[in-house]
Amino acid sequence: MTENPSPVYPRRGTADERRIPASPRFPRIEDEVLGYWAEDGTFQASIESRPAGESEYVFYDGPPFANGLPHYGHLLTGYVKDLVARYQTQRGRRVERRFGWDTHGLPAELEAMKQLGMTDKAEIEAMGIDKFNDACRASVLKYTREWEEYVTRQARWVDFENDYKTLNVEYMESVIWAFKQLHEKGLTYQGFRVLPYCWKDETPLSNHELRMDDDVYKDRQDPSVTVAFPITGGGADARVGRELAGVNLLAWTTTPWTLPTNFSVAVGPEIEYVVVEAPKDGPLPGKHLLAADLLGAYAKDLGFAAAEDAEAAVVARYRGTELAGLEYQPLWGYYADVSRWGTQNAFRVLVEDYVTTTDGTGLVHQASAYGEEDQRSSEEAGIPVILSVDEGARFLPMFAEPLGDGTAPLADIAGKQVFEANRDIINRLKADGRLVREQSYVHSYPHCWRCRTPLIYKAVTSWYVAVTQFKDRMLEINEQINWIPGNVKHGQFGKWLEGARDWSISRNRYWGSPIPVWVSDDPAYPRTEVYGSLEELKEAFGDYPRNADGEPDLHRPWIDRLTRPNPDDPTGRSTMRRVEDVLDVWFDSGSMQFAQVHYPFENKDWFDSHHPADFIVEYIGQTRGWFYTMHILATALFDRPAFTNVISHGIVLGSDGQKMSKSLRNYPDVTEVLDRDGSDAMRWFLMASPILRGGNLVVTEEGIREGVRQVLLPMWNAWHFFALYANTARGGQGYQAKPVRGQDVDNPLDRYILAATGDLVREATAALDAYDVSSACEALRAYSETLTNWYIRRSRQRFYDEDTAAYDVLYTALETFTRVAAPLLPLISEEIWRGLTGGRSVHLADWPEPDDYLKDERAVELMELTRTIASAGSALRKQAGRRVRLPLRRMTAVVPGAEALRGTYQQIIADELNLKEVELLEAAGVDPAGWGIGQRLAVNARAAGPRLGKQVQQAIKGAKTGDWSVQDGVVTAGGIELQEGEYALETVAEAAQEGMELTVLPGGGFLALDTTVTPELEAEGLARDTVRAIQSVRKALDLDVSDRIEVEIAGAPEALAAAEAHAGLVKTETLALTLRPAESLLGDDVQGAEVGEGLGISLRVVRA
RNA sequence: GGGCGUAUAGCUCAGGCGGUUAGAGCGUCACACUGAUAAUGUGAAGGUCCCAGGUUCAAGUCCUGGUACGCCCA
Repeated sequence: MTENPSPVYPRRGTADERRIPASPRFPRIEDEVLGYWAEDGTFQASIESRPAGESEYVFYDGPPFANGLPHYGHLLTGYVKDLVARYQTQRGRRVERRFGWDTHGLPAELEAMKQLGMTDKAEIEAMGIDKFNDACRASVLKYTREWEEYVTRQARWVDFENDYKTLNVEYMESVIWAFKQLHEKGLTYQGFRVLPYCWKDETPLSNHELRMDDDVYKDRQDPSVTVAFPITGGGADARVGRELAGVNLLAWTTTPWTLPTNFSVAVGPEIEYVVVEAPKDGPLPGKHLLAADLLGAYAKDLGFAAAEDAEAAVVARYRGTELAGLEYQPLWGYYADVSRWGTQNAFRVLVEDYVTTTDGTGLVHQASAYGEEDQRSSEEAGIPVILSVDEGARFLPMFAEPLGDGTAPLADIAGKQVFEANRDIINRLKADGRLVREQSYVHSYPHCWRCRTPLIYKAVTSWYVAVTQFKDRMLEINEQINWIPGNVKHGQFGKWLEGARDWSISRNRYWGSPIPVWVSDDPAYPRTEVYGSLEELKEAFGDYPRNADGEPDLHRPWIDRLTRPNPDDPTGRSTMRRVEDVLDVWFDSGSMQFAQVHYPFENKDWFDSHHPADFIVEYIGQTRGWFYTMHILATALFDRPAFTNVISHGIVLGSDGQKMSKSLRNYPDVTEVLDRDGSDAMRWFLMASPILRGGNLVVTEEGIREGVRQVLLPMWNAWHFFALYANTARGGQGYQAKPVRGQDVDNPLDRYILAATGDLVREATAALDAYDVSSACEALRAYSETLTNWYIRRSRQRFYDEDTAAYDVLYTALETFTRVAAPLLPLISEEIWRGLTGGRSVHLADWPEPDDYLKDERAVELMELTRTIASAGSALRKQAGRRVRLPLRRMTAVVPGAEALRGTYQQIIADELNLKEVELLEAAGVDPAGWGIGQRLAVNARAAGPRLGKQVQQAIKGAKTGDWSVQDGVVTAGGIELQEGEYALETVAEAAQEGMELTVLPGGGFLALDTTVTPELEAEGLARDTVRAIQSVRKALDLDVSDRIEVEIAGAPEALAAAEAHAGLVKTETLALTLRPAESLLGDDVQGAEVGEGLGISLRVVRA
């Protein structure tokens, strides 16, 4: 081998021109490939080289939110997005990739408030909405540069130039268009929604604000009360109403302050309730109704001495469903005026699934304005939402006003904050004889994350999309979507759709797309207007909404400034004003499918033929987020899905299996990993993992290194090996390899690897077409193993011998491998592919066609059998305690179709196992018993069980203990005759002859290894040990592979004799010009070694 | 508090319709092999299949109850 000053390979390279390092630094190579792409414009070329139109592959970017730095979750989805797009491009599709920025919403506002040092909405109003929104805009675009760097470094190709931002006026125009469409279809309405509410800041909070800090939830002590409601009659079943008239419903609550607005009592449908007659001399004489399970807990309160006494006093039993519609006497008369309050359906028993018997009485007091369940169930029952407190959670003045009978039972609470009013209300209950029990109750209770005030739940007005109206259609359309993993379709997503509720889309905030609804400011002259475009606004208000720079802008406060006289008001005094709310940011995200192309104002034709998207990906939690809102809007607006294929992946966890946490530092730093192992290593680690099949993934450095070891290094080493020999061929001239199809190839190893290459293409294509990324990775991993640890290892000699057929085959294998690996290892594949072919980019190359490769199942099968025999033979050597360097006389392989292994396969086995002879015998012609191969009976319990019943256990026992026989073809085990199919006879190695080791092969047949060691074999073994010892010394001396040496050897006489007897072998193997025995060797340059069974030798090796 | 999900080797996870010796990868240990390779090969150790009942000839698998953890919603 001679160094070639101008080698053939790499033909093109980005890293370190003209040299292929044996130990590559992948991150450095990656950097250079990234630089090459930037310079070459490869990404643009990969899009432009594919035709537009029908063959476009439509991909939507997810909803990343840019006011934070990217993390592992983004990294993961980014890799999936990129690899699918690269794959489809190689398959000939044109894949436009626009980056999307989600910019609106509460997170942006909170970040801006933090930066401005604000804690509540009053401060925002004081500052001015325009200035506040400027701050929001700056905060959401703060990290765009970091994002770009991050995305570029992960080798993700995406268009930042032609991106979309939800804050652009075009985008927002499409959003209000969508709202108007929904409105015209009758799918929007205004209603109440119960939200956590901070009465100090006088603002509702979103549920997500409850998770703002860990200490939002704190234990709090509240009074819990049980109240008696006398039944007056009614009932879905009038008989029950009559029976129960006069009986007290005992209802429980932890919020006594909501009792003035008690409008219903809920019972659980399956819960058993009892009527119990309390002792006449007790605190609460009369009959009471409560859940049977909880009677004991109330026995004392009702005047019983013990639970058993209460049990004995039960006079009737009912199931919850029987109690539906029972009417009861309200606590106080404040809301008794039906014409004023609309309470004609109130003060009755409702049946609700959510009621349990873990606390209280099994009957729950409901106030429609102060609980989500309460509000929903009241709405279904036709009970209105009525607020009893003002913005500061103080009771309204009306409580001080006398009722029809001239009394004002709750006069004390008027103007009092709700928690302070609890005491007054409880005292009143006691005075009225309605209080059954009072108890303090410690529970985890949410507090305002800003001011630490305990929150209340309170109804606020909100706009809704009437999802329940078209829920069934959403379910039908879901059938057209291919979910990965498949169980999400009817599982998490399908179930979520089935339980879909109306979607609350308004937020009483500042930074978002506006709700394009204008209403009259005088209820006496009601009017509502909805606008769906800038032109409509201009027509109605005379101009576009314009910001400080005079640009059309749909943000607050500019849009709020559009007002006009109410045309329905003859007095001309009322004004049309926009409702203050902005849209939930999820409405923006769900609109990206059309808003990113400013549909329908632009790109109408394009959209009509390129929606739904072919593919999207996000984490599984988006079944309630992006996946859901996209699906709602696509169904409502277009009556079709928004996407046809979707991967919903699992969660990325820290190295300790917990959620990733910055403070715990329980995950490897992304930048560190990218700098040390590289992006391809990270990509491989994430893509090969179960996370894309819905599982969770623990991120560890070892896991990432594992990917480097499993594919990146083998791939690189194969390339390095190929180039090494191709460059030194023909006396240093080099050899340029050419692709082969393989039909005319006859070397079995060549046929094997070419056929395996075709199989790789087939498997990877099938996997990626099914979006089964981890299977594609597995196929690549298995192939790289075969290529390096079998094909190349077994073909080494042919490369030494300059067999150019082998060069061509390895070239073909590697070139194909890099094309298949390109989506999964885009950087390193690029470097190798360009080095091999001299082409512009592997990402511009077409995906390989499986039919271009040799198809030879027989060659694969025979080689697999060869590998099986080699590996079983290896185990035999271990069993016999015969090291591999010690040659053995013979191994006999008894297999079906043995003849086909003759020749190369036989040679490979002999070589692998260091055998003088491999004897092949046809299994059909050999009596296994003669070789000590016996049989074992296995009962097929599944087949025999149903027929034999209990006896099958006896037969199994017989088979296990050897109590079985075969006579005239009839198998009997444990005295039970078994029928055909109820048993299987398996071969098992039993008694090997002396000097023989036996093993049964997994696919049938067996091996017999002759373990006899003759002096000749022993000597050769020692000689080979000596070779190994000399090679170690060469390595230790850091000699070049082609350096010639001179060797002196001393030590055990048997070892010296063996070395001498096999001097030829020793010298050729070690490139030794001389091999001189010596009496003894001394000096610093002498190395000791051990050969055979503990024989010592000394060696002196010098360069010749 | 409600809904959904999970629980199998040290770790991550497979285990059709129930079938009798519960598997894989990684990790650990031993041995072998190695001049493209940061490797590789062979083997071993490692299990209360979360717990308690039940159904069945037979339960990791089905049923009931419980426990722990996760996600979503309150």
